[in-house]
Amino acid sequence: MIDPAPAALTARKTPRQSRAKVTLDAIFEAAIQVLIRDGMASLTTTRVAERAGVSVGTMYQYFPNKQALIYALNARYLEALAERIEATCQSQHGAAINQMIDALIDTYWRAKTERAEATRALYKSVVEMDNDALVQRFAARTNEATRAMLISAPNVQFRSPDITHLTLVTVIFGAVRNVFERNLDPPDAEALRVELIAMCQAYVAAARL
Amino acid sequence: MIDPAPAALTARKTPRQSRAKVTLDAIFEAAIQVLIRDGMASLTTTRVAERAGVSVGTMYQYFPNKQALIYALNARYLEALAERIEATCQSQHGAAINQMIDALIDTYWRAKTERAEATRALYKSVVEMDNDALVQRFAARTNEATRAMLISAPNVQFRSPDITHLTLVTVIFGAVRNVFERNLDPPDAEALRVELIAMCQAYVAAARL
DNA sequence: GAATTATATGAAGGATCATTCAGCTTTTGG
DNA sequence: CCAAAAGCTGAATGATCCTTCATATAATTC
Repeated sequence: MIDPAPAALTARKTPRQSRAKVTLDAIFEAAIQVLIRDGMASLTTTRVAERAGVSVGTMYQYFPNKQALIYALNARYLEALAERIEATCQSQHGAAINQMIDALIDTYWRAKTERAEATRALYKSVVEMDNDALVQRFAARTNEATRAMLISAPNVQFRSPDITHLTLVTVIFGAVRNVFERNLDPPDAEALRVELIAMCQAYVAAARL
Repeated sequence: MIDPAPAALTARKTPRQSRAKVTLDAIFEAAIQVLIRDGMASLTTTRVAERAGVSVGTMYQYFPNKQALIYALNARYLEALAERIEATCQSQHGAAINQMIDALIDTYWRAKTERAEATRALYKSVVEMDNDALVQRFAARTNEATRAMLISAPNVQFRSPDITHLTLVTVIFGAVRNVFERNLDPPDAEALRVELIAMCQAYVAAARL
């Protein structure tokens, strides 16, 4: 079901010397900054290279084409995000269900807030690249983790655990993303975060056997 | 707060003869089909014109540039969507709160489902075009309508109506969009629709004074 | 310190595409 | 039926920008 990274999009070579690692990081960071400032439409290889302080040729040593750069950028981001979510799920294993919900929302929310602009810019670039596979892989990982967490809750039997889990995940991720895309002002956003937690908790209370 | 359509993106002229109306519709439909088939990245003016069965020049009679075409396409779609939501809100004015929620989710869900592929393709193109203004206008309209509906519910007093309203709208729209972007298979999607309604209803029950 | 390997350069090639415009056809109004 | 208006055409223009590669420099190895 879930495809690995297509050959056309994989890195050309991995850096062996430390200066090359620095270069690669600079390229990634430059790409993010260009995305934030100008958006995907005006992200050109030259502009990224310029901002990174290297020449275009250097970029092409590591990526076979522009798409591969964006792909790697998103893979990197989603990897980090998935790890954070997995960590939260593991740390909440066996906790009270209400606390799980609180922690999950908190983690996802925090991850989005920390570099809100970068997050928005990156999200747009995934959509534009049409890279469902990347997102699907991310979804599968987090699904696994959140599911394992939820069914470990003590003293809770759900009528249909899978559906309840799917609902929670879809609502939480969808709502949080919506908040950031609509760019609500901080007080509203904060109020909404609290309400979202309340809502999910009200839901699980009603979904119990 | 909310900007009107930028001059650079407004239509060049409106069709006077009926054959021109046909042409314009063909162009819009062609654009949608190209978006579905090839995505925004490979949507070229020539390709759209070809598919519409007209020449490029014709397109430029109605739109000053490619962006304006995509802009108009999205404006059209969001206009229709907003109208449907407003109609639902008006028809549910004064109804029981649980029924309102049901109706609102139903309307939005149905709108997304009817031409799911087109909806997805269009959504991607808005994101890509960076046209927040368009989306903001849509959000403002639906906000107005849903708010008016909710506060008309009899026998319901909320602790903080504005926050409850904001939460409901954000969660519903966010979750539904998430379902379609994740492309869940129909049985899961249908189960989720039912659960989402239950969740919102559980929430309003808990948010009452 | 010489040979090998890794990294970096950036001008030039070449492909793609948005956009124009001079001329043509169809419709309309009188 | 005819003049004016509306609509349509598509080759040509020009700009943008991805990608290559011949060459140069730096690091590593032995």
